[in-house]
Amino acid sequence: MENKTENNEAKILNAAKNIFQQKGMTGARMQEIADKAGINKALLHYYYRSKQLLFEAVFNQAFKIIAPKLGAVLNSDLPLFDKIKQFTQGYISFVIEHPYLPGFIIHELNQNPEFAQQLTKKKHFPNIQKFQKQIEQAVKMGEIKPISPNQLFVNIISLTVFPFVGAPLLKGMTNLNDAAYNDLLSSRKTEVSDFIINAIKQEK
Amino acid sequence: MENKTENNEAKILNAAKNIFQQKGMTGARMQEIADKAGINKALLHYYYRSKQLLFEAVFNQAFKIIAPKLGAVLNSDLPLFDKIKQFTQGYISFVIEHPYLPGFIIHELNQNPEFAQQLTKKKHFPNIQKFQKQIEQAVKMGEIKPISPNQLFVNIISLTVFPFVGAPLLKGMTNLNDAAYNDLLSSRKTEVSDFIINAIKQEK
DNA sequence: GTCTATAGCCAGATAGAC
DNA sequence: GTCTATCTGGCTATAGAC
Repeated sequence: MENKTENNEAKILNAAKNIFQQKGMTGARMQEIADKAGINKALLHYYYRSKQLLFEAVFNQAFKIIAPKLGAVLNSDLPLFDKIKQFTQGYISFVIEHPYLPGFIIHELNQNPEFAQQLTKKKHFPNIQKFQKQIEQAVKMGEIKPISPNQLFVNIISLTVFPFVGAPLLKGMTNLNDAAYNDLLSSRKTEVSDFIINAIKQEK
Repeated sequence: MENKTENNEAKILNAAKNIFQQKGMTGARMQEIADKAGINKALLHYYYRSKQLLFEAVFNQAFKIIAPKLGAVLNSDLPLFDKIKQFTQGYISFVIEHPYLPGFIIHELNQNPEFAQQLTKKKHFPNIQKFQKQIEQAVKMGEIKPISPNQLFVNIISLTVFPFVGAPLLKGMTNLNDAAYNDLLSSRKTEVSDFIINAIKQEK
């Protein structure tokens, strides 16, 4: 029966993840989550006490999945260009599997900016100092064109994440259907790093 | 008294714009909009009938403001590099004045994908065919490195828009305070186009 | 642990006086 | 046109049986 309990907790968290990520905290309904989990509302409250707490469980889990993935590559010992390649490829592949994740996190952080502050202090929050130093060094060595580490970092994240967050808009403007847009996203696994490296590499 | 009426309609729309853009359709409260407009709830319904209709008025107005701005530059007769410069500079300047606008539109489009479909057909929806042709041409002429027009377009929009949409996250990761982050955004008026042009220009 | 039934609240919408 | 008061429905949360 403990197995059953764990099953329910997992089923709820999974259903909640789906609904919250698609509709956001304010748009989600406990009834809908219960339906998706195949149980009733009372049980939701039995396991997670309140909508707010269930939401936080989902959000923290989402952040715990996505944040270390950011940090790991950036803090590795790879040369700069390899690091950029590995990061963009890995991240785009990952988000193709979890397309709602970035939009969800961004939207909820925009709703509760003070919530964002707290995250910064968590242990799994990505630290990019090493990456910033590496960029500075590469500029000094004349390996890449002069650029502020923060600007380059923002560019990398923007090129990687935005095509998912802004998918409906971009789909409309490029006039691509779903399949064609997914192809475009998939191509970006290599195209994004090519684009970035072309932008910064020092011509000989 | 007609003046008074128009004043109220405008005051409501303005208050609604603020609340909806910050909290989204599902997070917004009619009471809060009424308070911000300095009137009572009943009057909201008198002028706009329902929350849904008020929301649509706000959304359509937002889209009508932002969409032609996208299209105008892209359909001009400027040379490619000038066009990219003017577009990024103009857009970043504009969004600095309306920082919630892109996130609002993107989030609501993600909620109602069928809503996105309809937008495509509206007359003020930005048409990028001319821009796509121009990119193809520049590739053929050897003016820029080979790149798919859609990929380049997505890159331009990503670099321009995402730093606003993902501000809380990026602020946290770069460890910048509000003022410093705003400086970073402001610098992007010129930095983004430099970055893009470096990425695509053909080395001689 | 799991359910049904319901309490209690809150938000959108309307009635009706002025 | 503008207000106060109120209806109505829906949603979170809990009580209580099993």
